[in-house]
Amino acid sequence: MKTDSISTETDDKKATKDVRGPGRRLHGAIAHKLGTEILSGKYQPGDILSGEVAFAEELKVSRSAYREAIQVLTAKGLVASRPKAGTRVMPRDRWNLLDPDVLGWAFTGDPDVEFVRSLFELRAIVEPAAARLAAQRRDRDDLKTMKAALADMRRHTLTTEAGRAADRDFHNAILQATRNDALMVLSASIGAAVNWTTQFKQRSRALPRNPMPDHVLVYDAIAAGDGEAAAAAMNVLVELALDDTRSAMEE
Amino acid sequence: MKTDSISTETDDKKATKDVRGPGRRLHGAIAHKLGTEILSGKYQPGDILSGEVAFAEELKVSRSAYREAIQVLTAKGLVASRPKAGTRVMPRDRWNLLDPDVLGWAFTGDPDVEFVRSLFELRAIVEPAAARLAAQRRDRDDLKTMKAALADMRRHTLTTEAGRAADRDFHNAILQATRNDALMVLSASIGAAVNWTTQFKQRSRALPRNPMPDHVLVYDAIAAGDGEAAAAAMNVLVELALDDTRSAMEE
DNA sequence: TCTCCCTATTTACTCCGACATATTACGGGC
DNA sequence: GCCCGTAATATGTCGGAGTAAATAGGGAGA
Repeated sequence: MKTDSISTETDDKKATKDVRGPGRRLHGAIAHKLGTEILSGKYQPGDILSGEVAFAEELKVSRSAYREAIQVLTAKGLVASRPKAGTRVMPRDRWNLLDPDVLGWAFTGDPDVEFVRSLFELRAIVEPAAARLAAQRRDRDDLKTMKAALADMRRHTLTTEAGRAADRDFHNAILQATRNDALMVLSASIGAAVNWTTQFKQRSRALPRNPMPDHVLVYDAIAAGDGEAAAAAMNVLVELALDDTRSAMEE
Repeated sequence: MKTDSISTETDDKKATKDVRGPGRRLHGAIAHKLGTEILSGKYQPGDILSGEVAFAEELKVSRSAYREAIQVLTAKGLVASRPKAGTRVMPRDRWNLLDPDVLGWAFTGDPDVEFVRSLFELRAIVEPAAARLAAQRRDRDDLKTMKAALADMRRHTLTTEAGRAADRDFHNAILQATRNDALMVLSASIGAAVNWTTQFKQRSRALPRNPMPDHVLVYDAIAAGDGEAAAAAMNVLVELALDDTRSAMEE
């Protein structure tokens, strides 16, 4: 994707390079910038983002764009603004940490090890339970989807993007089989964040071992309808992933 | 933690016919209106919210207000808009169902029984695990907070608002003791939604039984550091709540 | 003189409407 | 059937009027 050049060449005096990083829209880019700055701790809870006009001028954007960015952050619980008191950063426990965007912002730059630990812990709670439910409720179609994903995983290894996509498909199929919407969206969010971490795991070193047999174990248990076995096998899987990520992060 | 409640109510004494029902700001009210309409199924995924200007005119608000409302909905994954193609409602699996606002919108009007079930199921997975972790990691202060909440619960019964607040405090203290941020925010979201349901449980009928002994069991197990017992006791608690809500919803 | 309350000012967000721009879907021309 | 021009529509920008709220100042009572 090419980041197209600046739109307004009428005014060349802005030496500041264009803010639009990963966001496609202008306010999206601003929200991304401010969001990462808040998540990284540059702005602490209770801090004040002084001045709509001042900030808009500093970023060389119009007040409207800045305002819409603030709306996005407000919607995610990161900030709140009141007529006279300016825009304050909310305390951490009001943040919407499971929001995919917030999760993404939390993982740009330095990933807070403590938070990563809590995420994996949550995953270790949820995913085995999901596997247990899936074993009880899966139908033939679910199994077929899982099997296909498994085949894809075997064909492309986990070092390729296609292989990781197949891994995601496998887990998604399990979630689908739980017939639980809340579980699905939660695991999807966590999974996306975890995938973010696996990216620099893969960047730092090749995958140490082949996780395929463990995946097959999960599938077999689900196919057999054995909830406890499925939960146990999935537990092994997430512990494995945790080990890998932990060793990758300790460098 | 003294949850200072920011003024959520606006005096509607002015007889202006504007849309702001439960809303704080104008765009907040619009987001609320559109959000509930999407959640209730009035707008199906794939539907198009035709025309920025047309919509703004129909609602008797300016384009800015409508635009900012759309930003909020976009931030929560409910809609996405592209030039020329209008603003489309996203498929359900892109929705941010754990967002507190979205959760609230889902419970205005008719609560989808299937979704409520999935929420309680998730709660039945997460809360016992949280109790287990709390039993392993709690310190003296955590126990003191739980004990105080328990005392408050005994003083005011669960039929009063103060009593329900004490119940929330008790659960929050447990979450706090897990030392897991992700777990905390997740359970907080779910708890808020569940509390919404308990409101019409309480509205439809008085609470059938006194849940205090079960709460004490959870506390004792956590105080003793027995993770398994804590998980089991908490499991009893959520099953009880599920039964109550189920019977209340079947009327 | 000190304290408290009430009022006024200032400040910053909120909302508005119009203008300019860019991107995309649609349809006509080859 | 493919390509390209046009029209439609969302996006970004701007400045101003309106409004709510925090702070400062003044007046009254002790």
